Amino acid sequence: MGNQHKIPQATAKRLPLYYRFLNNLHIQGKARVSSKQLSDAMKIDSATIRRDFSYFGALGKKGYGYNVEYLLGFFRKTLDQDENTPVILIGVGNLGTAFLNYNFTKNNNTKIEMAFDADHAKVGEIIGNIPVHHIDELEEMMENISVAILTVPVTEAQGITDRLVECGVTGILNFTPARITVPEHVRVHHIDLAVELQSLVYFMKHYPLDDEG
Amino acid sequence: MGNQHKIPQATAKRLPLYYRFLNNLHIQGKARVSSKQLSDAMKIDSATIRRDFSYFGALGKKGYGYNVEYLLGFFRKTLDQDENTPVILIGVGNLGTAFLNYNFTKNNNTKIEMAFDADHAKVGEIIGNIPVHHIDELEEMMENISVAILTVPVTEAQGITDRLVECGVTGILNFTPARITVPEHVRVHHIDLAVELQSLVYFMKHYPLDDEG
DNA sequence: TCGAATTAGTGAATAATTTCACGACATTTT
DNA sequence: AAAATGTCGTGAAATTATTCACTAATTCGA
Repeated sequence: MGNQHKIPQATAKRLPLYYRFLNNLHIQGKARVSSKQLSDAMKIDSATIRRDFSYFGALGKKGYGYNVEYLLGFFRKTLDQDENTPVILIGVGNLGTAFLNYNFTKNNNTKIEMAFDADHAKVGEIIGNIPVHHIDELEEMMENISVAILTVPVTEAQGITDRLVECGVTGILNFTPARITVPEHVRVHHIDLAVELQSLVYFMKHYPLDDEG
Repeated sequence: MGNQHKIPQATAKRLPLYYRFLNNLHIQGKARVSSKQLSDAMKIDSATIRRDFSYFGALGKKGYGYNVEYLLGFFRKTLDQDENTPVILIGVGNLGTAFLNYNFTKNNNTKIEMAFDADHAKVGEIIGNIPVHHIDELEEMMENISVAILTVPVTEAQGITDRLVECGVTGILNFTPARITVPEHVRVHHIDLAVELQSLVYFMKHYPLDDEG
């Protein structure tokens, strides 16, 4: 719910990762796991993992480790895995299509409800079970959806963003290179594929071997 | 080139972003820019920007700001924009195709030279000017390429990784959810689309309005 | 049952990053 | 030419994040 706050942001960013790992362990039938094992598998320092978990209380048992099922159940609640968050996607290009085909609902509390595109040829298609509407219908189709994935050409980014905000969207996962401008109450996370690639190359050249970025 | 080190990693991660912004300003014909203007456009605190730039020396002028052309030229050298880094891509699904169609060579020092896939139907195609080969030919085709983009199904991730490392790859941009294991000298950057979406939703729920993540 | 081994939780130290706030200098205005 | 304004560069403070290293609890093996 609101903010039981004071979980560090760095920790919050790792939670979905922890969740998925625990889920995998559970599927594999593992009953217990230690911070050391998690550390090896996820490449995160074991002290960091223990510290992260400790923000939620004493979840493990000394000399034993963590009970996978218990921990998983705990994270499920913490991450609100029980209620599904509806999401829309704007821009059904290759990247958008990748998202539509990706079955998020498995292991995930999000579900892409519908997609929009400006290309009439795409309208009416159903991709990964998700219908594609024309962008002109955005305002009339949208109801109570607060999260949007933005995979449109960079030139359209700000314009579409303004319309999304107008429709009540308060969270945007932005894959365009544009640093979009939004009101205070709207959260934007940027993922810039070109920057990521360039960043990797820079790190390879200037930070020879060892630590993980 | 090795390490003129001591540029903080956080700064290094922002460099490609700075570069692209300056490039845009240059294209728009702007001659000067202040840290305040950059701050507004990129949503990064102006003091952080000045601090970042200062690691490279005194690049600006008091009371004036920064000369766009000079700064751009400086970053071009710093980011080795002049030499092109060849890259290969493994896995020509929707996400992989998005990369192939993305024209990285524009504004970028990287170029995807070839792609590989296990599906014979895709072999021989040319997507975004990049030829698709069969994954079996990986070892014989690869020569002197040190960077790979991994957009394969999660089940293939570790196996392909091992082969890439064997071929001399030292940097991998991993889009699979697998936390792949590599030797010490290989750098891996993970981008996990499901985690990013889930993370956005978590932040929306637990960190009400204001700061950017 | 006992001793050795394991492992969580955490105070304290360290490291990394961001932000404040101000002096110095350049530009612009009058 | 002087005053007002703008803006960088940076020491210092604040904040955030990671890691060390130890204690106490538990498990495991014989």
